[in-house]
Amino acid sequence: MKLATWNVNSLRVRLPHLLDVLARHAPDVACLQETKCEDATFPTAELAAAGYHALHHGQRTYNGVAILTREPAVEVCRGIPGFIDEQSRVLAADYRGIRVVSIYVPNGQAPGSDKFAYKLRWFQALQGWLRQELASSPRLAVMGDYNVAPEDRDVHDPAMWEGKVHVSAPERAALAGVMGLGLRDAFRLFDQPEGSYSWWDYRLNAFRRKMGLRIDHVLLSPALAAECRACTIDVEPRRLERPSDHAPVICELA
DNA sequence: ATGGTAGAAACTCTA
Repeated sequence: MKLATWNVNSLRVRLPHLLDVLARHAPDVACLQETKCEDATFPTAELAAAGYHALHHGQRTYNGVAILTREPAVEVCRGIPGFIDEQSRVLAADYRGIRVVSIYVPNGQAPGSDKFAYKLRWFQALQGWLRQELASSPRLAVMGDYNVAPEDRDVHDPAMWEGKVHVSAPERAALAGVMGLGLRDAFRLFDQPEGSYSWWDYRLNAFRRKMGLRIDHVLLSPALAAECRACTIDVEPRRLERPSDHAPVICELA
């Protein structure tokens, strides 16, 4: 079983890149973030032609999450139950005995801002919900754009980023709270190259200069972590013309 | 330069 997650930053624009990623990796499950489209304009037919069923929790202009699967998924849940949120950031479904969650954590803008407070509130709601999900679904994979770099080794220049959004102590504590439920960072189950990142700012030639952050994660429950065989970041799509600013994360289970 | 690029959409917001 192979899982993938990718913040595509507009599914319409990135569809050719996505089809290439699906063809090269052939994941059984692909979680997408920032589809930036409504259900009505979701490219259902193109993805079906590539061999994928799609679930979408979309909205106009911003946000939007999807789950692609080889066969239809069931027990679909849109949003965090009990948490009122106008922004489409969470989609969950059962597929082949795995509870799959595609998440797009709020960016947070800057510490001290209203958006930052929303990010921390959102994390609290996520943690409360995932505690319940773990209890009912021991085979749980929560994957997506967390907008938090867990450790300094996930940051190209920790001194420059200290206290900044994606790296600040409150955000790291919020992510640690989620991981404290027992979820493992699949990427860190294995030896990885130094300077492994999943996002590079479009500005200042950040990708070429290797100025990135690792903010996209596959978190696995203990049962799935025990079956995890590999987890890698595919930077190739970031090299293409008109790339997403994020790279896909690929995770292989036994 | 309180910067810079990209996407969606509308002439601004979000990231």
